[in-house]
Amino acid sequence: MRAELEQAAPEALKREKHQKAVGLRELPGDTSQGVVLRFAPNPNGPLTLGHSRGVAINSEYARVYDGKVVLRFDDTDTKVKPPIPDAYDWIADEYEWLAGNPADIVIRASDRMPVYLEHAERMIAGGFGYVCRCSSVSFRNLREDKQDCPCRGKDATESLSDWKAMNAGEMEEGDAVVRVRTEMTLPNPALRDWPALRIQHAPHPMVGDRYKVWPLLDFQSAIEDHEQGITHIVRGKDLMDSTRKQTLLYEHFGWTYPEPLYWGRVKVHEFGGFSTSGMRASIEAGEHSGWGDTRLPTLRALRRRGFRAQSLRDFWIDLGLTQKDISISMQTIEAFNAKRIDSSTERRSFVREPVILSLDSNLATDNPGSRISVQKHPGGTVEGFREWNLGDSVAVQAADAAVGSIRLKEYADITVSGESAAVESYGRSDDRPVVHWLPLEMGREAKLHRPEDGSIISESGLLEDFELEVGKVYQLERVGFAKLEELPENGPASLLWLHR
RNA sequence: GCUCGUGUAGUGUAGUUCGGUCCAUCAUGACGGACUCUCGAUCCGUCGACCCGGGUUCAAAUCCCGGCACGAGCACCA
Repeated sequence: MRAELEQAAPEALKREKHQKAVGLRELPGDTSQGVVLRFAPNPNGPLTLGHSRGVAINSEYARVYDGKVVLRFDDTDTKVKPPIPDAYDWIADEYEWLAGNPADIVIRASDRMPVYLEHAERMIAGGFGYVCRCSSVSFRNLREDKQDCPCRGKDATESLSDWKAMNAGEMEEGDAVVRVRTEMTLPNPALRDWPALRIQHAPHPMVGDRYKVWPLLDFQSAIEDHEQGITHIVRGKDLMDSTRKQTLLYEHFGWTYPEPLYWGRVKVHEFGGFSTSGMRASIEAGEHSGWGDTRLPTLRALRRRGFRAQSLRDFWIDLGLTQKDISISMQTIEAFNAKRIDSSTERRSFVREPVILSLDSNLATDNPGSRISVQKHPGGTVEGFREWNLGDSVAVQAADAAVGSIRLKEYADITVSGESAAVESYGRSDDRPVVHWLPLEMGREAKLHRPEDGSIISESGLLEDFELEVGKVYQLERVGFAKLEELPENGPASLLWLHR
């Protein structure tokens, strides 16, 4: 039997190991007519690491299917999570940075109010929505008991006149709400005559006090998804009931609901969750210096530290779409980034806690002269050399000097005694530890700022002063990756810690 | 309470649709080794998992039943 198989179909005998699937799984539903996705943040702050999943996944699907992404600002709340005017531009920029291209379409819910109000009126006139004047508590009790509220039985004309009063500003906040008519007996209490629009008199930062009635997310989003021809909605599974609510609304309008996909909640060990309002509060309380504070999980902070957009994309795409609630480590994201940048990142020497040693080279022969060349990257993946002018003094880290017998990388074997050191050999003579160092004249003062336990510690040292470029990430030998953020004429250069 | 969802190594993830190709994939991590004039990179190796209990079956991560755990929604927030 086996012999026969070997003859006929040798591949059938091979045990093939299962492979891990790469990339995102296929989108469900019909994708032949093109796909339209959307990313819909609230502009109440800049984008966080949490948002980056939405940008990465949606833009990647758009790339794979040659589709479009709508960037929609869900800014219909003026009280609880009010928009920050600057955040619209921040987010558009951050989207472009992360996705690698600008969003195909950008819209603001606050600019589209007439569309929502018109649909609300149609809904009320059609009898599948009504104005409810119950208080939120009393409605909550009725919903709990599966009982109709008194407003439910009103005819459309009465609701319509209430609707006009709401819009005219003749009702106070909390006096009325527009509900979508479902069934009060639905098993899922979340779906029973859910609220679609409410009164807000607080002025909107972008459109002022023109509107007195504003849609809630479930209604606004439902209408707009249909208006924009969204084919697939990728969102957190906390919004599963939104899908169910909106599907009921779509049935009233006779529309077809987009294909929904979900992801679970994500936490990062080092940061916890990603609450924009929480961060805003801590910034206002002075606990953080701003949205770009390197201790914050904002895209701005990550970008400032030197993370590549592609690394973040790699990470989220590798994670894929699962509904499991997960808690990941920054180490994993850092590994993706290190992989992306290592081969193209130049090396530099940064000596912390420097001690200055004067070199005595009387003993050694084969002195290489007054200059040495060190590769910009040890693997040669960055071409070129760092040229070091040598003098009589060198700087090494105190802890390294304390070892006594060390090798100055690429230069000389020395033995330290006090403030001087004897050069024993320029070639490598034994297996003594190799340390990073600097000729004194090649060093310029610098501070490396790194977050630790919620505060930022700054380590002073000497940074190799060779072709330094602000904004560039370097790998500090035996220290780790860091971005050069400032290079002032006077005073220490500023380095921001990236990762190992 | 009602409703919905999820449970695969330390952390994530593939496989679950159509049971056998799975002594369960890959990454990350830890540990060890090789190489390297970085504590980096590269290469090699080791460690480590199918939530629990029943059932069906020759065969269950996969199907069925029952538990348990965790998360979410039930906001006039998004």
